[in-house]
Amino acid sequence: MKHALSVTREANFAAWYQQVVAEADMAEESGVRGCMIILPWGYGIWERIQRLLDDRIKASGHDNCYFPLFIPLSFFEKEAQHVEGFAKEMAVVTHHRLIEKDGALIPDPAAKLEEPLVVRPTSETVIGAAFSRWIQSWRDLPVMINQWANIVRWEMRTRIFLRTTEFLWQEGHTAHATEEEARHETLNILELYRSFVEECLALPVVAGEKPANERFPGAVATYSIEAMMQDGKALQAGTSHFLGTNFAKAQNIRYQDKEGGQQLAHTTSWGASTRLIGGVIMVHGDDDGLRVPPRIAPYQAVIVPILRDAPEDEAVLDYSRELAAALRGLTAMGEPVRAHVDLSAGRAAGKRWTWIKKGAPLVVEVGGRDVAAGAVSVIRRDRLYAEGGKLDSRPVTRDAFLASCADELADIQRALHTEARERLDGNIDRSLISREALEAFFGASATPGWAEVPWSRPEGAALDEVVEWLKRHKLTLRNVPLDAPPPDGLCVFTGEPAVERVLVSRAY
RNA sequence: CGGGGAGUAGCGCAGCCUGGUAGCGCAUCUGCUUUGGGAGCAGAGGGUCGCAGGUUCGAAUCCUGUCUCCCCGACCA
Repeated sequence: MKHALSVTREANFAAWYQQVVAEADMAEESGVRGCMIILPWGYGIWERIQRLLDDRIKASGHDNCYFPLFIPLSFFEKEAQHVEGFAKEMAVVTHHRLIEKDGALIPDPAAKLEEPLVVRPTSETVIGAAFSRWIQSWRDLPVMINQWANIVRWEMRTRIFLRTTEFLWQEGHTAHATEEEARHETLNILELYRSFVEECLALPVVAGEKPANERFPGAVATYSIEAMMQDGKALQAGTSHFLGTNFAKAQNIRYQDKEGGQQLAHTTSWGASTRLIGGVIMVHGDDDGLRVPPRIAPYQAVIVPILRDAPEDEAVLDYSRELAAALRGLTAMGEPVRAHVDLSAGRAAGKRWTWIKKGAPLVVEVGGRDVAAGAVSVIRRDRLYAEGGKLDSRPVTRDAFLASCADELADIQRALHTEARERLDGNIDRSLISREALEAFFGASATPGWAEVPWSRPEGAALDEVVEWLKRHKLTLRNVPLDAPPPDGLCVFTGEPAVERVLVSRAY
């Protein structure tokens, strides 16, 4: 069977990923280290993610706002662990003017900033400073806000969508009167992320708490959702942090309670980024390119008119436009169907493969024969090939297609999720009981999947030793699944009685 | 940030070792023939060889520096 891409997942997963990004017109390099140009198809997917996630964030009681891109350097000095975590990767603005010298532009020494400004690597500090002013009384709580923003982290090694110097995300920040309420918020958001990526991105994930070594700098507890890529590696797809009173202490976020006493607020923060797009590619992509889940597809049905430079072309175009209008009048998964007629120059066969590689859920071909017969030819992206390896372009009457389209889109959404869910469930081994068994498991194949093992929740030096050992084997602790069965026996790493179970895997 | 590889037309590459007027395929443009599984033929256009220095009569080619990308580490959403 001939596929649209020249590299298969099996042959070279990393090269395949990059080819999908390029061939599906998702993004391209910009010439600036680690920074990408997100192209219309990739950005359209991000806009769908934004809209669906934003609706849920708002529905759960949060309001959007916007904080500055620049954060005074001194803001980071207030929380020791936080600055330690981010110091190595911060972009810093030190001047506000350039002058010409020897034909080159250089920062004007006379225009040096009094205090350097950091390009935000995350906004806890600047939002905390605002919280400190906003929050005076128990009546001011809770504060629950979110912002959509760009972030800069000067990572050593970048990978398009997965780890870029600049990325787009939403970051939620809340402050609460009690620890209990803040912990509830942290877990509510974790569940919001879990249901969002499962329902909208069709990404099955495991939600759980991060071990201490993987905590966000300054957090008391960090939770994540972890998705399994087709090469068996884990991708952290969203995080939710309970910050306790760490940031409240550092930034003086206090309120007067009903009894007149001064109390520290309990804060949370949580984020999900354009990395999700990388996850969609690596979970749903195949050897013909991307497969976009219908709920986040910029176009769900793309109509490709088959034109022959003949007078009857006009009838094909009219038929196509009318079909698109009819599709837009339908409702699929609670929203109007997003239909598009590809009127670009080019041959039908080329357009067909363009949309297959981009992963449009339905590609609808309309030619003169279809117009005459009142029919269309439908390609479902999740089932490209029929028995025998032929492209499955299914002729169906126009009316039957309109009648089934909404259900079909929902079915594609479901099918992609089911396929990914089966892969995740089928590739978590829960039987390993020793370090040797772990070594054997992860050494056995190129795509071993994950292991869920008994865990005694070591801390300090004992945890460091485990992390060191894992690092030598290119392994990481992902999270302690919230819904894992109770542990039995001894911790695989420490030999002490297990108190919970932890996921171990290779990771992005 | 360390080790390795790479940067030549929109894309993919050859040329470099051994310095002497820039090549190939795809794509693009024009024409004709085609047209429901990525069309064929003919012709044409398009590149200060990543950037900056240096060596030389002469540099894509040799030397130095630098930027960007890919792979492997260390770092991380």
